Amino acid sequence: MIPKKALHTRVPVTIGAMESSSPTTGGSTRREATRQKLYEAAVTLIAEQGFSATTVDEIAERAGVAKGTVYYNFASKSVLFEELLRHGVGLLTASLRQAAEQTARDGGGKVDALDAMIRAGLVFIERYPAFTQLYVAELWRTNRAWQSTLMVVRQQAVAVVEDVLRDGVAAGEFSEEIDVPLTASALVGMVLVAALDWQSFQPERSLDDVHAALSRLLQGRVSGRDRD
Amino acid sequence: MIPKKALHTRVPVTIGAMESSSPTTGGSTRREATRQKLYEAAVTLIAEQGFSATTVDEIAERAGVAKGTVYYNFASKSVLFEELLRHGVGLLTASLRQAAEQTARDGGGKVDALDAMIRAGLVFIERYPAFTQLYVAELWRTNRAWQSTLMVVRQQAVAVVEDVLRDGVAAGEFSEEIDVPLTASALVGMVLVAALDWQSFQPERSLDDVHAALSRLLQGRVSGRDRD
DNA sequence: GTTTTTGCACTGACCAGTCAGTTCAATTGC
DNA sequence: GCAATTGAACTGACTGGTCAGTGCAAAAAC
Repeated sequence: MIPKKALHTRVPVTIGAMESSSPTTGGSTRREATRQKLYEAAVTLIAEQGFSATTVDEIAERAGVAKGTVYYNFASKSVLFEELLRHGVGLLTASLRQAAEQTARDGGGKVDALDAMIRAGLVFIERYPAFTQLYVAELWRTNRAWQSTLMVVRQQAVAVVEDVLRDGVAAGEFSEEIDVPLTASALVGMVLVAALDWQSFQPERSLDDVHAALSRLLQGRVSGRDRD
Repeated sequence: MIPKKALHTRVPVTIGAMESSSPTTGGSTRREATRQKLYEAAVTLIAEQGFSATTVDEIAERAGVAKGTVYYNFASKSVLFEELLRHGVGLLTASLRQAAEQTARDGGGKVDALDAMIRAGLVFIERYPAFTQLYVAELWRTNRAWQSTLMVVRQQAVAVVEDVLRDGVAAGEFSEEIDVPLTASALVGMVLVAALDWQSFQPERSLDDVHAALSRLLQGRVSGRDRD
């Protein structure tokens, strides 16, 4: 018999970045390139239509690859999807964490860290809108095959925000009365929804513009006048 | 071969119950009850699995009704879904608007109105978590049959928040610099995501609790100490 | 010469939608 | 009262189609 499927390497790949300069992909196998193309095709299609409504044939066609190749590279349609999820959220958390660390290094306070993370979130969503869409669509579903993957991955992302909040409380920068997990959720939601609306309905606006509006909201400069 | 067993689940939760003897159309109470059962079944299943992954057979079975009945009552699976959407968002906007009007009547300011709307949003999500889930999952998708319905319905809901923000700016209660549509999105997102996380991951917490946390965030009492 | 991809035919399950027939409940005629 | 009648509501087996996943020989890439 042929030992087909199940030779799955966990390889770091970039989601939407089809283009040049893959930094770490030095040993970029042909296989990896194919997987990359499949990720890209799948992420868009699933974001638009949902997982179930997207067929493997479509994914293969969009990726410019034969259907058999999909199954040579992934055990199943949902495994492909799960790896997509894992990888995408990995990128996001890395980016959030880096933003937080950078402000710390620059001597900024925790409010600055949150602000930097908002920006990092916006940058991510601007770069990978389809992934974000798809992630939001799946996040609160229950009874799905990849539920546990999703939970793990969600917690990783939210934890970054929670950590900053907790540090801020410890440092006396935030009120001790704040509810850390809930506030973290709310902040994530604020950015997520605002950004998705931005991408969907006002894509012509600049990131700085959107960031400024959210910053203002974060710092409670909505009620009360601005000093100007 | 084997006939499906009928099930006798009686779910009292109504997404749009105005069942008390509405003598309106044609009088057919029986039909109305059937439609209601179908809504209830569909909303849960679609929230859990997504539209495409939910079969009409499942919906019928959960509603305790034959498949043909679904098609007797609705032109198609997606029409059923669209009507569900329209109705659910209708309930939400009505509730938001009422909250805003009530505070106005009570002589509250626009901040109070926003706060009341946050609460109304939470109450809605607590009562109809499945609907909320499903709504969020579909909202930013593109290329779906019910896209236009969704857009209309989204705008209705967000507009209520936008109106309050605009009034607040006009009344000098909010900074003139706020970006009304974006801030409205962000606020909606804050409540939506916080509430869904609450329902999914900490359902034991009280609504008041969650409301308090979001209130604090809204009023910028996160950074800086609380008085008291 | 090994790994990866291709092309394509095939299967078995599943599913949206249909339709001829059945039940229900209200009304009519007696 | 109580059949007979009627139309609305409901039923479920059936159809035509779709799709995930398979199998495999041959070609291409490395």
